[in-house]
Amino acid sequence: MPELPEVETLRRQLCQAVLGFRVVQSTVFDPKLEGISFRPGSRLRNIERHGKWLTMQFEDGSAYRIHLRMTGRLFLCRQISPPAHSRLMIELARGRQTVRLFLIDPRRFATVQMIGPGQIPPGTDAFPEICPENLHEAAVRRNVSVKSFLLDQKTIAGIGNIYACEILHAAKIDPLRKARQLSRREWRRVAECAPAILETAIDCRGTSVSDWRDLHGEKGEFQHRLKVYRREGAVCGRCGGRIGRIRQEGRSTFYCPGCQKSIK
DNA sequence: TCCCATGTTGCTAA
DNA sequence: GTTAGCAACATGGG
Repeated sequence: MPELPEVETLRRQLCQAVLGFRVVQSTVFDPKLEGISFRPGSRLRNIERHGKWLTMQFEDGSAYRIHLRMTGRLFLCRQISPPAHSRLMIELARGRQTVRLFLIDPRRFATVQMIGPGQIPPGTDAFPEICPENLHEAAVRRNVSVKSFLLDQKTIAGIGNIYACEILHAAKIDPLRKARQLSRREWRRVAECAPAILETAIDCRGTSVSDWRDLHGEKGEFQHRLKVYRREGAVCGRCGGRIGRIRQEGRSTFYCPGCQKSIK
């Protein structure tokens, strides 16, 4: 479940910890990642994020794009022995300091690819701001629910199931509404609520509802601030109604039928 | 034991 | 072109 706030947390922590470090060696444990190798001696120049994608750029021009999908994690430590479900290890050093970056991923959906310069995935990043006019314009041609629309990375990149539910609740929008039916005013509410929620979640180092951990193995804190996600049956803090749960396109949606209605 | 659900995305087929 | 459904995989719960 790493979504934008979780990936941004990793980006910031990696910048803090290993920018300027050089690759000592790398080891692939999972045959699915066969062929991925990091050139020894290359220096980590920059780490960027676009949506849920993380890109590590080295001074020799090489760049690697990582997507954690469902259960992927990055774990930075000194230990040599790979933790359970390790798929890749990069040993990095600066001076006498040596650290190891593990890609851990029980379900093995995460992807790592070498990319050339300027290859940016589609979609406008949802952080730090969203243009409401762009949302409205992109939505008018879409016959999908607003929930599905927010999850579609080709329009707005970075929002997953947890934050889509939270954003729609904050913006008081019924997740069942069609994206094309939202007014400009409603899109403005989405464009205001989304970056605020994402920023708070980043400050909390993400949402640890199940197995999310940050770069150093610590839980995030945003799970304590969720208003609807996984709160089925609880009382809505805004209207006193009951949080409900429905299925949309095969995925759970949590929302408050009391205050997420079609009324503008 | 079996069946179902779980955060994501990309491919296939309607 | 758009959209629904499923596969990729492992784990935990009923």
